Amino acid sequence: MKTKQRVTEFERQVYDLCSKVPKGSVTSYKEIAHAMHTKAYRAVGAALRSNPYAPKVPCHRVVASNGTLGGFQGSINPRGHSLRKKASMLTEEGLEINKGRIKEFEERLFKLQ
DNA sequence: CGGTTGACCAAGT
DNA sequence: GACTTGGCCAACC
Repeated sequence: MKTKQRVTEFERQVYDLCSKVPKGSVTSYKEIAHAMHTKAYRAVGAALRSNPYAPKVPCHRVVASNGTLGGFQGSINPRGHSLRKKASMLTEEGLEINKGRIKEFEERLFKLQ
């Protein structure tokens, strides 16, 4: 398991923005990148991938920009794996998931900045 | 400093 | 709807 020992400023911004997403809303990798005035969507994902602030940062509220769940806990497997858990948590928070896809995604999307 | 990788994205086939 | 391609950018080796 890849544990982060030192985080960069870039990653810190990512974690900070994630923690600002309220329960019942979600944000996307793209939105986070956009909020930081960069196009490094992938770097955002990479940052969450090693998420050293596990409980502190609700990384399950970050999904792909097309409304699908993206990845979770090291995997990006679309069919029942860790993604299932991510979906469950989001459901618990009041969101509606339909076949791995957020229902009314754009309305539930928390707009940063 | 160059090349590879990645929880991405959009457009094309 | 599934798969491929090109592009983006930071972290890592």
